[in-house]
Amino acid sequence: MIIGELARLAGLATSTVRYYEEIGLLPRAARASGRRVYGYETVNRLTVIAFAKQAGFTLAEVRQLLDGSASESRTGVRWRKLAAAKLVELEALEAQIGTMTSLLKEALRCGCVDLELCGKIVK
Amino acid sequence: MIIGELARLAGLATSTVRYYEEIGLLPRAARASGRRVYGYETVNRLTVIAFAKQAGFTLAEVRQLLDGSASESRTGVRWRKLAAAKLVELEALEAQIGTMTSLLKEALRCGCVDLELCGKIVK
DNA sequence: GTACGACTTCAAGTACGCTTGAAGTCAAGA
DNA sequence: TCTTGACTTCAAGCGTACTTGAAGTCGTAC
Repeated sequence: MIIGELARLAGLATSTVRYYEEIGLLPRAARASGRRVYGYETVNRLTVIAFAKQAGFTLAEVRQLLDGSASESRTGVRWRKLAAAKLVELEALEAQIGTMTSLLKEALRCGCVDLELCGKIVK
Repeated sequence: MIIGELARLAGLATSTVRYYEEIGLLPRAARASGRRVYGYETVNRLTVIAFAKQAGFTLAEVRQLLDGSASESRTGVRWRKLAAAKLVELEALEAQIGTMTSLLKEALRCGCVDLELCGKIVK
């Protein structure tokens, strides 16, 4: 499989696939007359990457997640630790959004016309 | 008041205040022998900016919020519309975080060792 | 008068996740 | 053979919100 087909299967741009290789998210692909050649396992890897992105991991974190070097990676402890930490992050984010929402609602409840004169903000 | 004092009062770096002027968030300050001179109203403006940022507005949106040109700005309708729209955005964001959390929890519930072989992700 | 800190402008750098462009190579179809 | 489209590398650009650096000016204290 060449990059175009891989990208189609994964729903990505070819430039993205190259970028992932460049930042070490994908192992350097073998080349056949200069072109990258892939097996189906790379589709799986891209699926996992997409999943992790959706779950809120940055690409650098995804690299950690997929990194197979440590002993923990053989037991599945590694990614579980990272996932648990991300859950905590998400909780914090949720709380922050709650705060933003409260702030907005409070301002909306104020009858002021000009934000710069709003007693709930400027005090 | 000169930039250093304003920045101290607002809890910002002087570079940030200059940046805000550059992008039009603050009106261009008058200069006295080359230096920016401010009145206290600028502190209020920076307070509103900080509030809006906390509430999730981008700086470009804050500019909209503070923009006094339209007729709506005299009635307070303008910022209320923007705030209501932001509330909707925040709801969407919250939902997305809920999705991320579910994804993570589901993966954690799976007994798999290798994410690339996890049936809940790769399928 | 000189040292010092705070100020000035302008340009470039940072992080993140890509995309875009230039210039060139390769394989398949007409 | 020639065209076409997909590929290659390498470098630079985008958006957001700033920060940093260079090179120079200003005001105050000594």
